Amino acid sequence: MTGNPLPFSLRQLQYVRAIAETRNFRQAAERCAVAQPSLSAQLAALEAALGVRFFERDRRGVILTPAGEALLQRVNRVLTEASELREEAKHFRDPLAGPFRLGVIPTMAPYLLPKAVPALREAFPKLVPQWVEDRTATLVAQLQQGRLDGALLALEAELQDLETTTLGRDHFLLAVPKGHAFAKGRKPIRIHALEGERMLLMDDGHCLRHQALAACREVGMEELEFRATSLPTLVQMVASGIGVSLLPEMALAMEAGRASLVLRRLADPVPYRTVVLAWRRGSHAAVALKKIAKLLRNMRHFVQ
Amino acid sequence: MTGNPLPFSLRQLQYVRAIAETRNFRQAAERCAVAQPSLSAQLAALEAALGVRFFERDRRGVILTPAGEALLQRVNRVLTEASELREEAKHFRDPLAGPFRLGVIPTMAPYLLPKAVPALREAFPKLVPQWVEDRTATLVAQLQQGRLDGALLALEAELQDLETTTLGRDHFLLAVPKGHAFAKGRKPIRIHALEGERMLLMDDGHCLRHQALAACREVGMEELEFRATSLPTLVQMVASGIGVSLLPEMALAMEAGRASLVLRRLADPVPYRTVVLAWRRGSHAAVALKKIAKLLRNMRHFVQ
DNA sequence: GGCACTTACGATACGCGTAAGAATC
DNA sequence: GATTCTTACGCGTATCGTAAGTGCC
Repeated sequence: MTGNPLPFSLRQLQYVRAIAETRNFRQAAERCAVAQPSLSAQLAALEAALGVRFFERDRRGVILTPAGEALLQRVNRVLTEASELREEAKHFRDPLAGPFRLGVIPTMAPYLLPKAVPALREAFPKLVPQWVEDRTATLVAQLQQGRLDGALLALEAELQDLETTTLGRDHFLLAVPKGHAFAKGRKPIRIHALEGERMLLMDDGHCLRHQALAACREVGMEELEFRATSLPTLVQMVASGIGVSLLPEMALAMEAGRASLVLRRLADPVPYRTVVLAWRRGSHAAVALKKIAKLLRNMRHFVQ
Repeated sequence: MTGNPLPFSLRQLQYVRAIAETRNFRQAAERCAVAQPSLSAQLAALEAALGVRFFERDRRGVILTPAGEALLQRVNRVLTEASELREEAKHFRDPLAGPFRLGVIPTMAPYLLPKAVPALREAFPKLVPQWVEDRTATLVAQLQQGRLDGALLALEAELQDLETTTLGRDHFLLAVPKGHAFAKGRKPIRIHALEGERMLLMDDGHCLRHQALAACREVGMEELEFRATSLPTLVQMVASGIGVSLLPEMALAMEAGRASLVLRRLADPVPYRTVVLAWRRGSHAAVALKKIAKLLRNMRHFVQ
């Protein structure tokens, strides 16, 4: 607001508090670990600066003036706030402590978070992750603006000049409804075999959409009008027999249980997305994020 | 409490606030009226002291870290409290402003305060008098302890080494019930004429008791068992015909109206009490008290 | 080259401690 | 004389400003 320097120091306020509590300059000086004349001088300076006398000094001892009594309340409040500032700062010294804003794309969130959140809580109990689920472009923008500390993304997206560390590869599986031609058999299926299939894809803006399209770019397929905004919905559509789709492997554990859904492995070259943890170049959070990445890699949601 | 010096200064906190608000070191430095490198240095020192980075500095500009965002709240609270301390101190710079603890003895309070309180409010509107009514000895002790700034007393009491300024003399009148032998006539009555009268006095500890006794010390009188704890009560007793009493003149205006009471002047040497304003020697309040005394003298409650 | 922040460095000022002084008991 | 606060004075360091450096547009 004003920018004008305040006419007193925190040290001076500490002296006032010590004198008020001990009612004795010598003891107050001892408590503050300064020579008693230094304390006297600082009190004099403070009283001169404020134009107010805090104490009466006479033979009977040290007496608070009415002004001193009233201002002492304020002095204590300043010192209390300052002390709490110092204490709160301690909590932030540990990079793996305090609030930590993490983004995650919708095609990973439902599969990673159920395991990642408890794991993080156990490994870094002082960390308070605040998860934000949004599309890649939004997360990248928020990282750049400093509104996120890190984000779980798929590398194939445009990550501008973010720094990243790779968590692993997430292979794509073919998801078909029960009764579909591909629903029988165990051998990996070649991408080109999908020629002519009706493909279900994520909505625009979801990187998984582009990755799936890229994986099939040489295959002539029909894209259905429906575009899913969440992967579980997409899976549901496949199970309903509306079409087929590519599903990331990390979804397997959760989605494979559906009665009317069949998941088939794809033949080499198996398409995949690279899961990374990304952050703004030079972010203070880099240290913490690398440790978080290490933890997430050990969870083995995907191929290293 | 701790006495340990805080690892940062108010100035540094101001810099943080300025940077946070301007998001620009140069503008922040300008607002704080320092060279920009000085501000950089102080921020670096603060961040080192707290072990916490407040801002990310990069080409895109200045971004608050999560720690910085959280701690900024505290920073602002410290600065707000400090600023209010400075402002409140201003109110105490004027000796005739702020709370002012004033004692008054019970035999003056009901007669002086009804006029003195409004007069003080008008003359010194910023003064906030806090009146305490108690006996002389209690008030003197409280003055010595610094729990009172001044007190209205009668000089004839033992005022130890208090400083005083005289407000005036308060002559004693003779109060008798209607129908009493002295109730008729206009000439001043000689003290010795009271020989044999039944005298009503204040309770022990009230200086007026001792003053009345002193005035009559050569006169043989009967003291009644009843001892009043307030002057209006004493007057009421006199009016009831129980006995006679000496009444200070300042009570005249209020008490003379009673139908069954007659007040007679006393002959020379008229006994009196000296009304003073007293304060602890060397009290910061002396200046203000002298001005208050001047005001009270001008109210002409008593002979100068 | 211009802008923004950091680094380097010398000057000043502030807070400190020691020592002596003043007042009180 | 002991205790307590104030005054005097010299010292070290923190803070400041100027100027040069670095990185980015």
